[in-house]
Amino acid sequence: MSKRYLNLVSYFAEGVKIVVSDSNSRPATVVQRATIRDVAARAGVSVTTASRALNETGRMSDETRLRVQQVAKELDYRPNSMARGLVQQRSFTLGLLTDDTYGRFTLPVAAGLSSAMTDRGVSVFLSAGEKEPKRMQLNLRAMEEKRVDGLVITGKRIDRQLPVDVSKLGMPVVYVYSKCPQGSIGFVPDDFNAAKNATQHLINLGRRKIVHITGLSSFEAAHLRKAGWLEALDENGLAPFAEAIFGNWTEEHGYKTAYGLFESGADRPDAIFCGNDQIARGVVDAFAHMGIKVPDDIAIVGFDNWEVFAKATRPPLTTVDMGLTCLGKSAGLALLDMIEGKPIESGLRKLNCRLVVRQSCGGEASE
Amino acid sequence: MSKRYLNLVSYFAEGVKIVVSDSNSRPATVVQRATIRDVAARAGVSVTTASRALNETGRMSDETRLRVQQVAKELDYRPNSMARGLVQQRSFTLGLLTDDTYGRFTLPVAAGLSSAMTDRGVSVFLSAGEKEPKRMQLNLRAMEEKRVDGLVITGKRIDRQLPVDVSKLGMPVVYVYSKCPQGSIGFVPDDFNAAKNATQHLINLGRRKIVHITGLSSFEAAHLRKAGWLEALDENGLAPFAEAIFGNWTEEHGYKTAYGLFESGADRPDAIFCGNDQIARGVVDAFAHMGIKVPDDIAIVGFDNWEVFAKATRPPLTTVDMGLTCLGKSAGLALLDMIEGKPIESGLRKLNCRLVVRQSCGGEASE
DNA sequence: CTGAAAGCGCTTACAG
DNA sequence: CTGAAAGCGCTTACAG
Repeated sequence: MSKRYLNLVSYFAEGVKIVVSDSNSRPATVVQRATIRDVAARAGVSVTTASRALNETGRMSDETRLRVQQVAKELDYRPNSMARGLVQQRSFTLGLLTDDTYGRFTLPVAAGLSSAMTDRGVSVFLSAGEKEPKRMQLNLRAMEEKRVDGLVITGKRIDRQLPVDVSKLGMPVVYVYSKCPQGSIGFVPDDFNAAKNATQHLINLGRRKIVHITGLSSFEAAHLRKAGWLEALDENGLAPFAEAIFGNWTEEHGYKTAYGLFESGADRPDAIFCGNDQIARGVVDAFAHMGIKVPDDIAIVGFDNWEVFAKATRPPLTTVDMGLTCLGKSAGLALLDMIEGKPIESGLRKLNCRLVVRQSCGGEASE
Repeated sequence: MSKRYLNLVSYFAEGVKIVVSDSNSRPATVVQRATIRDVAARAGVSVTTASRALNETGRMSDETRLRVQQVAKELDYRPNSMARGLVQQRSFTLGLLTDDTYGRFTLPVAAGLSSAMTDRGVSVFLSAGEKEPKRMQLNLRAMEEKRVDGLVITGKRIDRQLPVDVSKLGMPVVYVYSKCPQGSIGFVPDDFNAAKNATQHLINLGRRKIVHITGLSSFEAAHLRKAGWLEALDENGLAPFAEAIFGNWTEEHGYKTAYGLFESGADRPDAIFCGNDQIARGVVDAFAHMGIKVPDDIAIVGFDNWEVFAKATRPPLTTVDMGLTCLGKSAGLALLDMIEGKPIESGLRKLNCRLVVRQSCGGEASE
């Protein structure tokens, strides 16, 4: 019972053939799809013509094209993209590599990428949850064998590379929210300007004594945000009320620091720009305990727009949205351009962030 | 300049050929990989033998096998899995479909799945971030064309189905953290027993007046957890201190409910089992404001082990870990069994959860 | 133990 | 406008 023969078995409703396998390593019941030969035969044309009709290429009478497409629909035809990929030397497939086991950054990026790629008919392989470099390399190899057309590499901070060797990969690579090697293409949020705008927002609301509480000084993002904060102050002729305060990216850091700031009876700030939403949450909680009113006594801005924090904080946080979804989408589109051989400049793209205004600064509140 | 000819162009260092394309829709510079023909030729064997040597099948002298494998390494050979897939009628590829835009549940599931599949040489396509059913269907279709061997469908609650028609898909499907249709295979956490164990934990610590504050009553999970709570009480001859309190799955619900519970000077509970970590966080915050000590005055258990909440709460939450990563892994392995035609029983699998003990209940604390 | 040949399901020069 | 044929890179009966 050859496969060729199986292909000729009578059709069921939607052109799907049910077949009993003779091999014991195969499913007992397998659904055999219609092939382009089936479509061509039933439409009374050659395979060549069927292919052209289905792909909207070549010239032919509308009648023929429509008939072929109609038959394809009747048979519930699905072109086999492995066959197509083999001849076109293109798999219409991308790989997404990440070391973010937590998902905080990866999922929005993945969603933006996946969604944009769907529109262009390309699918994306996910490699997540690998902690050891060897396993990550294994995954990369699997993607090579799958002949992905390109790779997007994403991480959990903009100043670290993934532990994979991508140098002699022979396929286009794009970096997102990850360190981007010289000569490559990368996408990151514009931390500097986001911080500057957030600070300017506070200044516009009349705040003058603006403190910056942020995360670990080993993170480049922390320094960029600090620089943006300083720049906004400077442009407005303001001196920093205090040095930027580095620490963990945690609620606890925000909480304790805010407490310390107000315990000393000294001069008090009227606003705090925080390096992330968790710190901001800690800060707000501290003030709640101390009976200090947000935003009346002090205004707070966060960073990340991690909604589960930003919205749960009382009052809800005004915070910077890094646009990770958009980052994923942009990276995918750039990758597609590279794959198609379009000329594209190397370097780091810093994409605009958006300040989401809620209630923690007073002024107008959008939510 | 035919492709065949390109294949014969001289080798670079690792057997990679750099080639200038003559077609304007192709990359200007493309890296051409070595094929099995190249390996066979260089090893002085037939393609058949090369294939068998590489796949560890057939009988041949160790010398031959090793020589072929050595050559493959020299040429940096990567088998083209599209070609292999075409002949084996198997893509070694899975699809992961989700409607969880938030990523709370999906990423752990995806990581567990992806990681387990890597070990078996299968890759997983991710479809995330689609809100409209039409777009999700589009994605599903793309996966059909990619000839995925199977599909895992995951969501954000166990009592809802995704808006896709999977009935006449003709490929194995497994459900994870999602409603599982009659006759299908599904994996969910064992909410009932997890809740029962969590409650038993409180009882073992000497608590007797245990309140249950949980999420929306429209969620099946809420009812299962409530039932587990009741069962544990019943087994210990305890009556519920109060009716289960449904509400939103939010901090605010926990906060307000906890406040209400203690404002009335009436009899007070000595423990609260919460339907998720956000509620628990709200509860703990309320007690902090009221000067009620956790765990001394009252013990708290959460649900989800969402670390960014559970660990940030003061004191850190004792909470149920649903084992989503394990769920993803188990689903993948089951799917592989189905794909390989192994007999497998339909129905819902309820996987064990794990109580993670921190400080919010007193007693021994592991972290 | 080893290899020539057919075939997986497509696309695409090439020829009519 | 249409089709026969070659070929993408593999695996696997089948035959020696």
